[in-house]
Amino acid sequence: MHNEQLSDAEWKIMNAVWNRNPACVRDVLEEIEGETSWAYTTVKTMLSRLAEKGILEVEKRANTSYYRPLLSRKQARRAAVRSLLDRAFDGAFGPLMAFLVDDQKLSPLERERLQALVREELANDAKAPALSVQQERTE
Amino acid sequence: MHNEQLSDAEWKIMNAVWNRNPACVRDVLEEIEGETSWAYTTVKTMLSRLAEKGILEVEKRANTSYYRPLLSRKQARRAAVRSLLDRAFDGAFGPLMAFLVDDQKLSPLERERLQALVREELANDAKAPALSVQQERTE
DNA sequence: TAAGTTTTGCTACAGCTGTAGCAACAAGCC
DNA sequence: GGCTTGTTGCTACAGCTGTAGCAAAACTTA
Repeated sequence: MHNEQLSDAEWKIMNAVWNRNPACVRDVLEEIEGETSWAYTTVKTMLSRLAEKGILEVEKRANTSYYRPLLSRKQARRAAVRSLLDRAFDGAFGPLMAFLVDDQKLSPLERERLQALVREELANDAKAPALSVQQERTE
Repeated sequence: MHNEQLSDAEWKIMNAVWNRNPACVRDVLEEIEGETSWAYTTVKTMLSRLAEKGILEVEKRANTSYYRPLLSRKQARRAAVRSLLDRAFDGAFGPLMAFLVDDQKLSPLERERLQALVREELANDAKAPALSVQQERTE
């Protein structure tokens, strides 16, 4: 349904909207202040375009528009990961994992974290079947 | 040095060039045939632009240009992963791993593969120190 | 060496992206 | 009921992306 790939700037905006749900232009500006110094109108344009694309819905409360995600963070992440997989790793999961696991540029901390995480996951695994379906809101 | 983010089409081209190194337009066309049906000139334009950007170097042998990567597949992958991390996972490694490991949409096969892979990695780990530096060619 | 085949260099062009200005309108304050 | 301040809708515009055509140059082959 939502097959859109978010651009860099769109991710920034969407991250802000997911954090405050709903969000008006002012909210987004606050949320991303520090990371960027976009003009009010820039953010407004982005939000409108995202709404046009059907990624946000608009609700107007007394002259001010509030935007609400129609695409969950999880869905967006999934799409982004799939896209990375397809472009850069032959569409296969294994090579990505292999890359992540042995990329020398990961900090030792990251490696450790990964290992801990995976150890834990493997332990949990017996209890939590891989295929349970879970309903998902737009965060 | 090479901070370029490759676009979708650029990844297709680059994958072909990495596979045959060096590659001329004809080679790339062969390599990607099936995936796309780009015109000869389209591929030519892409290659030229990539060369302009300093991602490929050109060597001319009797009227035909051969392109050779100046950016390794590994470097490109690293950049792509970093970029995904930054856009979509707060720049942090943990959330990405967590996402990958428990995303319900992974096929059982992929989960299994991941688990096997990680098990193996963890086993190897004692022998292979995380910080060894390894020189890298442009594949 | 003329004709045919490839490759190149240049040009084009629509759509998307990042970035924002401006004028008009709404809402609250005094 | 104006003035001030925030918000909206429209417009703009340069640069990048995907896609390719075309003519000229280079190479091949008879």
